Amino acid sequence: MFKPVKQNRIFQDVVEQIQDAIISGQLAAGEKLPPERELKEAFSISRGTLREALRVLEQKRLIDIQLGAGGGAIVREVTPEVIVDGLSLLVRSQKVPLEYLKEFRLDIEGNIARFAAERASAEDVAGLRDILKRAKDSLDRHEGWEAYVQADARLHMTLARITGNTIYEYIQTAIHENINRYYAEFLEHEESVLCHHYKDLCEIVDAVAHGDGETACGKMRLHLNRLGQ
Amino acid sequence: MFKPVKQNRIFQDVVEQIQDAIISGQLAAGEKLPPERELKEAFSISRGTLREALRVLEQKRLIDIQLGAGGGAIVREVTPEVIVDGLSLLVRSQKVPLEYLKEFRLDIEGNIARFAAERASAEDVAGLRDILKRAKDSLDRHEGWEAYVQADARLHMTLARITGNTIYEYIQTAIHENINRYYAEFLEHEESVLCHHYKDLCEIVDAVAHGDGETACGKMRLHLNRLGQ
DNA sequence: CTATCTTGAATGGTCAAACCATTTAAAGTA
DNA sequence: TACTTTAAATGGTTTGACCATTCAAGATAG
Repeated sequence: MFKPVKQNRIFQDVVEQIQDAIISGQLAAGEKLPPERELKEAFSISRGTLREALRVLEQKRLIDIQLGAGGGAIVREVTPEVIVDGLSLLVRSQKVPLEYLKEFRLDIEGNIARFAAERASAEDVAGLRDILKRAKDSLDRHEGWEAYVQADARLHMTLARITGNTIYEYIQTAIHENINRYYAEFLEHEESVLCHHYKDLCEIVDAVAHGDGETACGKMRLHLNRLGQ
Repeated sequence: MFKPVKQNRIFQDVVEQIQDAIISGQLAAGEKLPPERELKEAFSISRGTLREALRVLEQKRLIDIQLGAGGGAIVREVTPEVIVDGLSLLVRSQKVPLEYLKEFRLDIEGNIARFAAERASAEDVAGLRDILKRAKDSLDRHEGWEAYVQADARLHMTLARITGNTIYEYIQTAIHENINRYYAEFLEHEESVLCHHYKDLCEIVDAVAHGDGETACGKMRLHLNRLGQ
């Protein structure tokens, strides 16, 4: 029911004060905190303790530290990026079985495809087609799989952006960055496989172009499932 | 293409060394790091710098610090919890519009319901029914909405656990903890509303009991949509 | 007067040594 | 044996100093 209370640590209190100020908007993004030697006076603490607090805030991506004269702690924009770190850690430490990750990805990317289909503008579709064209070029010219994989990644990310929901965008980034560590070693890079892969992408984009969310979702899930051996 | 390189900061290097040791398994969960005064010698750095590194590792939930003799930094189990912080931050700072969060939740919980239906054992279903019973009791006895809301939360979390996929479990925790800040103020607590709400839950559990993933998913999405007015 | 160079001040990064607060375990005592 | 006392271990904090980087004002050269 209750969580054990950690003993009072001064730097923790400082972290909370500054964090609350940022979250509540009292400290706006871009604003600069006073230099350490002033802040330590304001809080009536030592510089070392203040710096421990700043390290935590920096790790939380709430502030950036700039060096030199006129430098100091600058309040960052709170972006959905903050969830990337955690997921990366989980995957890198292999505490999340590949199966879980694949399952989760299937869910996320399926819905991304659905929403993208429902919301894509004409320009969005044109952008997707452009990416497809580049992927096909790299296939036709036998430029190797690296160029193709890069185009593939761009397509997935673009779909996420089209949804307009940044949560999807950044969670997908985290998944992509990490799941590839598993796949990179096992993926077949034969041209026939890539061609099949490319056809999948074309079908997905077609569904998006037609605004057919259900089909886009289904095709995406099929596509991802095929990758998983 | 490339990210700007931060100037070398010693504590950053220490963080990476220890983190890599943990992720790679060289440092197992539960293991204790040497005391600060020894570690600082091992790294050939000052204690203050070492402590800044420890603060970062602690914030990342990679280590716990214990006070007193025999205390020190203890390697934590890397759990999916690490993603909770980021999401909480996003929501609390209102950088993620409620619409995005609701959309994301619909996706996540829908699939949770589906997987739960496909994977629930007899005991799991019995547990769900038990929670339902308690929810109904609190309704019948007019114990107020607080007891009911608690049972509701337990049901959702139990479904997530039944999926067996911890990513769902913890992401849902993060969403739940935060989305309720929005809802708590607006939710109708009239009995008629709660009764309707309860019937939804029953239908979902029924679908789970029948192993009907598609229905469970649909009912859950309908249920959540109804909440979001 | 302008452009470049020099210099010094501001500021974060690091180090060192000391003391405090908490916890554990050993030693002492009833 | 059981309780109390004490000392050591260890994280938490303070102070003061010095280094490294950056920026801007002033000096210098053209």
